[in-house]
Amino acid sequence: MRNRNYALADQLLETLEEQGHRDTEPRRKVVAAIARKNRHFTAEELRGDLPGIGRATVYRALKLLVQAGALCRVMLADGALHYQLNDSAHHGHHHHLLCVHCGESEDVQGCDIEGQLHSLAAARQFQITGHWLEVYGQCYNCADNPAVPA
Amino acid sequence: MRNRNYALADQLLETLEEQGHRDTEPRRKVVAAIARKNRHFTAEELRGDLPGIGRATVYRALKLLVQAGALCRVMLADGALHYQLNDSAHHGHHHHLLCVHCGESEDVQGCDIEGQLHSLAAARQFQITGHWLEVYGQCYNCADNPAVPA
DNA sequence: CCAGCCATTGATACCGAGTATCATTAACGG
DNA sequence: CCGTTAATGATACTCGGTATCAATGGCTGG
Repeated sequence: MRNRNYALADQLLETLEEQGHRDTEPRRKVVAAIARKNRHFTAEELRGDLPGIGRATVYRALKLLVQAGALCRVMLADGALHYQLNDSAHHGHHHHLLCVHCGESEDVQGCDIEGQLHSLAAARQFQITGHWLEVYGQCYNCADNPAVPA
Repeated sequence: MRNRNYALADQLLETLEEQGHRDTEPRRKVVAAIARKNRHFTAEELRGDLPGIGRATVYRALKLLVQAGALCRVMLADGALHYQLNDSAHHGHHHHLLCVHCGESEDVQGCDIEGQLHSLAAARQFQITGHWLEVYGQCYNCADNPAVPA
């Protein structure tokens, strides 16, 4: 577990270095804190894990990681924006199945709704360049135990 | 035009009254300002149209109208959250084709992606209760004139 | 029609998320 | 090892929205 997290943190740092960003102490701490997260999180939550690190630094790191594709933004059902580590396999376009109950999220890879959207758009002569989709519901755990609060 | 807007404002007010909310002077002004909008708008834009009306009042009215289904929230490609009048015909579930160029939006009624999502979710024993979808691209106007700035 | 209840208002302060600025620090390449 | 330049962190600001609370004013029942 610890090893995996270290490896993940190093990987994140490496990703940043590949983009020409420097390897700095604060940055190491930020990616380490992110690597420790096993769920989506808010910027402020992360900041809470990093006393002594400047607010701007945390936000800057988040931005860089999102740009690099290592993190993605997740919109919860209540409109809150969270961040989530992208599986190395999921760096590309994907969506989330978000459990509104426990907050767990699952990635959905095979997104073939573009085709469907295109036929819709064609009638309106609208050229689709992208889309944003979040799916809400209950994961199989919470569907079994609907009484357990998040 | 003027008549239509007045009618629309009255309709919005009526919607609120149906939900048990009072018919107040500030509220009238807010719905009148909304009725005058022919595009999606931000809360602050709307507030700009309503000097003398308290900030909280504007936000409260927006919230009530969204709850009542008369307004919907639209997420632009840059992440900005806007509000948009729901056509009386579109009060239900629908999505938007958003032109990233001119900002125009078109409603999409026939959303049959649920079926597709369900088959995806079934494999994961995930029970879908809802989803959020925005589609970005260029409207037929802007596709013709890609050089014209928004 | 008036009193009173209670929703609503608006001022203010606060929050979360994020950006701008800028002097200081430190990474890293030559 | 030195200079360039990126990065830091403090601070202040923005934007969107909520909490609080005293004052106001719609509405209803008597």
